[in-house]
Amino acid sequence: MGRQPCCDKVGLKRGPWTIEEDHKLVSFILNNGIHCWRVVPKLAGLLRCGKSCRLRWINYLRPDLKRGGFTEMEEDQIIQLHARLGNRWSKIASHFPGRTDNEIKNHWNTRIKKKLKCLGLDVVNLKPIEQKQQTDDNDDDDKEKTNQQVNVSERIEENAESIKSLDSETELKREENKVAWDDSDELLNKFEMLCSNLELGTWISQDTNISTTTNSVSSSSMSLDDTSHISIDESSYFQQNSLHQWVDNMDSILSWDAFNPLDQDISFFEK
DNA sequence: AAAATCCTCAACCGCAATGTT
DNA sequence: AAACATTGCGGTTGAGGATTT
Repeated sequence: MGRQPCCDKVGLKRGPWTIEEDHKLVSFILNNGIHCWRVVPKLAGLLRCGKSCRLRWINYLRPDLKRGGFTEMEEDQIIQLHARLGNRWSKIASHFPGRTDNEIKNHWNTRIKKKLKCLGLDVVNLKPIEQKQQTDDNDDDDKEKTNQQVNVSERIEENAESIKSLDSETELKREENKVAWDDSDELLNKFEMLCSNLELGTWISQDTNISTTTNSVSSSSMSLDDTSHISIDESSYFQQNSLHQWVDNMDSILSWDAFNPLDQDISFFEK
């Protein structure tokens, strides 16, 4: 026989996440790491399915997310990578630490596609789309557009070479820095480092029961088979005693944006 | 000021790949 | 080897904010 289904979806909450749900999920992951998404909502006290928790964490709560608009260079890279890889958003996203596939996909569909269309460039081969005969009145506009097409095409071509060389470099780095998501000790060590960099160690330690000196992590040995050993008391302890404090403090103390300057220090989050 | 329309992006869905029993 | 669970991916949707009429 196989395993139990991921969720029965009965009585589960859907739609936008509340701040409290976010806090519950973040605190649970800080406490326990990520081992099995199926059990996360149950143990974190969330009426969500594991899939929803995973998505929320990956696309919104991960502290290494780079928020804000895409730079022109990033856009050019996306265009170039899309020309090579097609709609393989996760592959494309792997070239942009801190960006999610969802974010890139959204950006492509809402902005880049439109931008290329405006410039009269084909989104697949990046060549100018054949246009019907124009009237003399539009000559100036056409010239301007052609110039822009050439500029964009050239810029993208230039980026293409650097992207190719980065590809092999990135692969190497990824192998070197690879951290298994289920290695919660490692994950939490990195989190601590991150927090200490931000001088937030105090509240993280209080709220997550992570010892900054002993590296003891309450449930680092958690696995599917020994979930019964996970101290539910700890998460409820957190919910009862610390969450309120966190809810009160978090938004004023910590904006996730504050993590952005630490991009280079948190490459360990890369998939 | 109100209504209509457009735009963005978080979240959901279903499927495929992979892992486990 | 087969059956099933879990995870990850890409397509799509829709709520809500922004802009235009």
